[in-house]
Amino acid sequence: MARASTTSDAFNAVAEPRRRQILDALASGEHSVGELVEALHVAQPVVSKHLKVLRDVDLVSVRDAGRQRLYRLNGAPLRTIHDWVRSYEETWSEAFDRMDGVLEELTSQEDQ
Amino acid sequence: MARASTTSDAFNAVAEPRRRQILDALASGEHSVGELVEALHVAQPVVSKHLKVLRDVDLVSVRDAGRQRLYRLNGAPLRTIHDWVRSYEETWSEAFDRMDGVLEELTSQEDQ
DNA sequence: TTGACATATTCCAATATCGGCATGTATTCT
DNA sequence: AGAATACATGCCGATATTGGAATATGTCAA
Repeated sequence: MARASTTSDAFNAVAEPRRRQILDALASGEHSVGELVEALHVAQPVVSKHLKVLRDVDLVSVRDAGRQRLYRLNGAPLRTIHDWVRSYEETWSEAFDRMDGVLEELTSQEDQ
Repeated sequence: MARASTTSDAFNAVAEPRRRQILDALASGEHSVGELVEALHVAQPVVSKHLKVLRDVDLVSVRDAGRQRLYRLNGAPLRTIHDWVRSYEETWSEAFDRMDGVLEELTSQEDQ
């Protein structure tokens, strides 16, 4: 028995480059599926499927407008990712690096 | 011919829950594979495989220490994710919400 | 050298994912 | 009503991913 971990969360949704492209496109505002198809230069079903994944994790919301469906970005679920990544910020941030330097200095003074 | 997009980047590496667990465990400092196995309660080959993925995207570094290998976190690649997600912060941030409110107010005054 | 220990790698089965294609469904237009 | 438009969904094939089991590799200890 092998088990693949199916995690349909924001992390997973955003791991796919095309889905990030879609979110990037929606950053400028509401867009129809057709507009996204044109922007991404891919087939329409491909876009619709990725939009479904984004809907499932609530990264986008839809609104019916005649025969088109207008998608709108909802960044809220990204906060989870933001918060998680941010807890590692000290690993790369220069500000934290400088603070580490100060701390080391203090520590070495303590040792004397 | 169908093509699955194999993107071995930080986004992808971090999309896997167990790999986030490993990074979380390494946040407390250097750890051996055995320690990670114990912490995650999974089989050793599983940990080794995930560590390989993390190595490939440079999220961890290794150091030989006798017959064990000590892994250390390297958060630098997370910066890419941080920066991308951060550009959406206005979508959820209360500070930005308040700013939007002010802008709307100004706009409505303009309209008069 | 032999054996125990720590980790990596390989092979395998189950399942997930992605794109292409065809089709279904709803809406508008004539 | 019938045709056209806009989008969603289902099916399929190719490939990717994951965990399990076995095995390979490397290191230390007796």
